[in-house]
Amino acid sequence: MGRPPCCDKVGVKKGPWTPEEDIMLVTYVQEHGPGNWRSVPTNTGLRRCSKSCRLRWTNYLRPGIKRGNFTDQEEKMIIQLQALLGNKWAAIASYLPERTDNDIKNFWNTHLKKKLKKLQSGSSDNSTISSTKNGFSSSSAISKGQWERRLQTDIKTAKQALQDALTLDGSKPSPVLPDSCTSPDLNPGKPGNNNGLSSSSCTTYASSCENIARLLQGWVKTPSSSSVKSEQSKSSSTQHSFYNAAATATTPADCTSSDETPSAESKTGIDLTEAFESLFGFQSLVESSTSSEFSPASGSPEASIFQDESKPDLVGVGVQEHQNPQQIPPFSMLEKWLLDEGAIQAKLDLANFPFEEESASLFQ
DNA sequence: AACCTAAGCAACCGCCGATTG
DNA sequence: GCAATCGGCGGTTGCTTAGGT
Repeated sequence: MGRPPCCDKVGVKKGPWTPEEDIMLVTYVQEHGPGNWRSVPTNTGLRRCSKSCRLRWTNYLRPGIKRGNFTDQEEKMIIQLQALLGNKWAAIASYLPERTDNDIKNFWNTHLKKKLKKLQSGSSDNSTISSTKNGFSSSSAISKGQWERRLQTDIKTAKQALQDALTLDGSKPSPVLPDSCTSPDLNPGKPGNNNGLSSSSCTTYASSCENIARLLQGWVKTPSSSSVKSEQSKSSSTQHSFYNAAATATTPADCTSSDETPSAESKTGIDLTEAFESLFGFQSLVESSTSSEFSPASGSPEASIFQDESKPDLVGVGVQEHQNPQQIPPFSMLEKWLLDEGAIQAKLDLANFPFEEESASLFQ
């Protein structure tokens, strides 16, 4: 026989999450770490499916998530990557550490698709986004070639590095991980890897409370509407309010708690972040959330944890598992190049050139 | 002010590969 | 080895809000 069911489908709550549920979930994850989702509903008392819990954590509560408007750079990166990878949102999201695949998918479906359509139907000449697989020309073989060659080289290097790393590692789950704030769960999808996970003393999840605080910020902000609505409607307005609040931040720096906390305080009269800080006993909140640049590999251990947690793979390009912090992820070479701010302009230039679908074959 | 429509987002659904008993 | 479940992913739906008439 197989494993027992994670949760009975009867009595499972659906619909928008309430702040109370969020708090329960964050508290649980803070104590036990992400993963082993099937035990979450039973251990927390949440009447949610394990899948729902995972999704909620991954898409909203996980620290380091940036919400709101996509920057031009992000937009172009998405366009590039979508042209290369297709609708592999998880893979694309791995290059945008602060964005979730769901967010990127929504953004693509609601904004970029339309934008591309418009541009294609309008002027297909000098558009900066004419590089999708739907609208390429053959005028820029050089740049495309450069792009492909570079990708190929990076992928080869990454694969080699991965092999080396695995050889050195002895293909054993790393028991030598630093005790705190070093990814305890590099493979979150595998419950077995979470065994022995002891992150309760780690402040890794600290910025979860920041996320919750932001959620509550919107929630507190809209008491009048919520008071007359059902719980679900209330929660829904919460999420939208939260989004609207966060949408004002268009750069990573804008998403830092140092920027948002005062805002929350000024609007609600309550320092919610502080409240959560005391609630969970979190520390170093500001530091934990200000490292939200495009540099997951070089960021804080926390950043790497949460990147690994939800963006574990890049279509087999060579994401490592069980590495220690000194062993830079092999695929970060490719990633670094893609995310290297110094090269952003060059990449944006590349975005102006068409790609052919064959590029996608590089990843297969 | 009321109604209608479109846009945007959060969450769910279903499938697939991996894992476990 | 088999069957059942888990976790992850992409597609889709449904609800809320904003904008227009």
